[in-house]
Order: sequence, then structure tokens, then C-alpha cells
Amino acid sequence: MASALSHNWLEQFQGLSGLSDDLKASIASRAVPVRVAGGAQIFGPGHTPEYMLLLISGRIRVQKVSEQGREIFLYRVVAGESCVMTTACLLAYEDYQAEGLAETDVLCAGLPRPFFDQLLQESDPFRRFVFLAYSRRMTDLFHVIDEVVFKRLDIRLAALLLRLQREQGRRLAATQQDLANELGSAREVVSRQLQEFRRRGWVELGRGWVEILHRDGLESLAQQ
Amino acid sequence: MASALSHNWLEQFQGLSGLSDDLKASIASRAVPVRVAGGAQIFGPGHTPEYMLLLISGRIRVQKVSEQGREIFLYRVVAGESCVMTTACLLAYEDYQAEGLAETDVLCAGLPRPFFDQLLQESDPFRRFVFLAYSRRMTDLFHVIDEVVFKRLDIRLAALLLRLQREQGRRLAATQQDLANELGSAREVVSRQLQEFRRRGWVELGRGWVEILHRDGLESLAQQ
DNA sequence: GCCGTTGTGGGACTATGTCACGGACCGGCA
DNA sequence: TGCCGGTCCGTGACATAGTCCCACAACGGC
Repeated sequence: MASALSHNWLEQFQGLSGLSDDLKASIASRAVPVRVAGGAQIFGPGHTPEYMLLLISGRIRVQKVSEQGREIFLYRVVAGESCVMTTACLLAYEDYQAEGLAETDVLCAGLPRPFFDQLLQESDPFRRFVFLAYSRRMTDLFHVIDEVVFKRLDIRLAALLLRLQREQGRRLAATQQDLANELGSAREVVSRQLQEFRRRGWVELGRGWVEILHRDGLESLAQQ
Repeated sequence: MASALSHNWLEQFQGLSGLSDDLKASIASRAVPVRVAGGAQIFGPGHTPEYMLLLISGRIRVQKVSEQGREIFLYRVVAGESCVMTTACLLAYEDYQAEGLAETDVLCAGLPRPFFDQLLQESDPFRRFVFLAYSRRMTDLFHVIDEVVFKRLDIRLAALLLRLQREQGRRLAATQQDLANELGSAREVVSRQLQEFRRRGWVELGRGWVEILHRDGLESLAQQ
């Protein structure tokens, strides 16, 4: 099984580079490959994982969904990071009211619970790695709260478009519903706001895409 | 110094009751009393604590403040809990965009950083205690996001009044500004909403207080 | 082509946040 | 006692955001 993981996958995890060679070898031999198809749920209500997951490739989107079906994006786990929510599920027994979705096909190294415990006990750097991951996510959540509570939607939308542009290039493949979900808002609101951006000549719109014409306008708005 | 802590303060920390007697004795001997006056900041931008704090008495309010001065309450640390944000400051080096205020005079047992590391290494229950505290706070933050993004303000206000009533009794000592800060909203909005509750006969209002007349109305609203 | 599904635009209304103002209440002080 | 400044509260007018509803265009399967 473990042979399905490339021999040096551990190297991409920054915080784990400080581990002793012994420990690295031990992790490499005990880690189990975990594959998840794009679109599948990795954790969520009634879905407790058995391994601590270290993300080797792919993206995991962590979000919250309301009873009425509105969504909000919380943070994204990318290659080289661990999924602390699965860690949290392993360690505590709280019910998590958030869900993690594989945005793409995902490959993880899974550390079985007892081995994870052992690592926490034996390795100072490993502990630091886990706690740092926790702290990062808390910081992400603080940021979400800050945006949602204190920032205006046009500013947040402009910032989102700029972020997506950095990832995808000038032409963004996203429906207005996708954008609304990312922001925790409603499609209609995003639609109206995009119209306003279009009137100002900042973007062009189409079915399922947004094209950025003038970054400057968006940027001056976003940095407020 | 340590003599200023009562000999059995450790007992009120549920998760630590599973520690060996040796370890308990060791903690008791190494813990340092940390006192903070009501109103003072315990952590915040540019304020890194030197100890992991176990809260023996008093309350800590963790909140976020916007540039325009609006506030939102995130969670509260009460006696028998640890302050994970100080833990986070100890372990990681992230900048925390939240602040912790002593709501009352506060007495903590402070564990020095090296001793804290040692405990994490040696004690399974202690690790569990720390991780559980982290997970609780993440859950709290999820809850805040859920409320802020998806719930209507009248529902949140009703729930807040009911919570405060459980803590304070029928007559709540709080200005409308206090309530607004708790919710991350504006005083005027809270004012208008309270007027509506008054028109319905659910509350009576005064300068600096709110009196609950009919829990039922508030409850039926709050549980939506 | 037809047709169901999805995505977009927009009108009407409600909910929430902001700004501005005045008035009520409070404690200190002459 | 009456004045006075600070704090707290109520409210109108307006801006922003969310909800509900409907029309229609684009798309894909047939």
C-alpha cells in the first residue's frame, strides 16, 4: 500500500523537514495512501476520518452550509498542509459543523491514530507542525469573521475576483452562484454588484465566466 | 509565589483530572499565579504572554475590533478552561487579530513555556486537554460565522437576551451598545429591534438595562 | 428542431448598517 | 437647588445587503 506514495513525499511538508531521519523513515513506512475523488466529502457531519491527513496533491475546500442552502467558504487546504479538521476529529469528539470537500482529486498520506499519538509524544517538531496548522486555521477563521462582519460586499467581491485572477488568469471560470458561495452571500447580490463593475468598465460578463478588464479599478476598491 | 494559589486549584480543570498524582504535584509546584485586573488586555496585537494560562477565576472575553471601532464578541473563557490564544501565541508566531480582555479580575495559573512543552511531551491527557481546548474554540468560531452569515439579527438578539438572562437573572445590566458589540452589529439596529420586542410585550427597557417579561416570545423566535 | 436544466437580469420588498440629530438621564459641582 | 458635560437612547433618512419571484437566454441531451 504505502508503496503507492512516492518515496520523498514528506519533503514538501515544510514543518516536518526538521524531523530526524529515523522519524521520517518511520512516517514513510507507516503512512497509508488515501485517495479521494474530486467532489467527494472528506469530513463533515457524520463522517469521521480514521487517519490524520497530510495533503500531497489536490485541494480541499472547507465550507459551511446553512439550512437554507446558502454556503460560505472558510479556507482551503492545499498540498503540503495538513487537514486539521480531521486531526480535530481524531483528537476530540466534537461535532463539526463544517464540511471538507475535495475540490480536485486528492492524494493524502494518512497517519493512523495510534501512530499519530506516538508522533505527538516523541517529536517536538511534529507537535509544532500540528499546532501551527491549528493556529493557521484559527487565523483564517478570524479573517473570515472580520470580512463578513465589517467589510462591504463590493470590496470583498473585488478582492475575490483579484484572487481568482491570480489563480486562473484574466478569464475566470465561475458562475455568479460560485462567487456568492465563496462570499457567503446571495447570487442576486453578486449579480447586481457585477453589473455595477461592468458599468464602470472593470469587467465583462458571460454565462459561467467573468473577464477582468481593468485590475486597477478593482484594486483601488479592494484595498479599502 | 506558587503559594498564592490554593492547593487544589487543579481539580476544577476537568480534562486534567486524569493526570497522574506525580504530574499534578509537578504542575502545582511549577505553576505561577498570574493576576490581571478587570478591563486589562491579556493578549492582543503586540502583546505576547509568557505563560500558558489556566483560568482559575474570572472571565476573559475574546473579541475582534474593526478599524471603525465596531466590535464582535467571539467567545469567552471561564474558570476551568485554558486560554488557547495564549497557547497559540506560545507555540506559533502568528499575529493574532483578536484581543482578549479580562472582563473581571482574573486569576490564572501560568505554566512557563519550557514546562508546557515538557507536559505536552510526557502526558497524553495533557495533550488531549490542550487539543480539546483548541477544538472547542474552533467550534465556537464556526458558530459565530454561522450566526453572522446565516441568521437574522432579531433571532440572534433574542438568543443573546436569553443567554444573558440565564447568567444574570430577569433584569439584565447591559447598554444597547454592549448588546450590539456582542452581536457585531450597530447600536441603532439593536435599539430598533428592542423597541419591536417591547411593542410585543416581551421586554421592558431602561437606561442600561433590559428586563425580560416573557421568555416564551423570545424563545419561539430564538429557536428558528 | 424540442425540451428540461442551469445561469443571468431585474423588480419589489424586507432587513441591516450608517449618519445625523435631539432629548432623556446621570453624576458632579457651584 | 439648578446648571452642565457626558453617556445612553430613540428616530428619521438614506445606503447597502438579502429574499422572493419571474422572465428569458444559453446549453446539452434527445
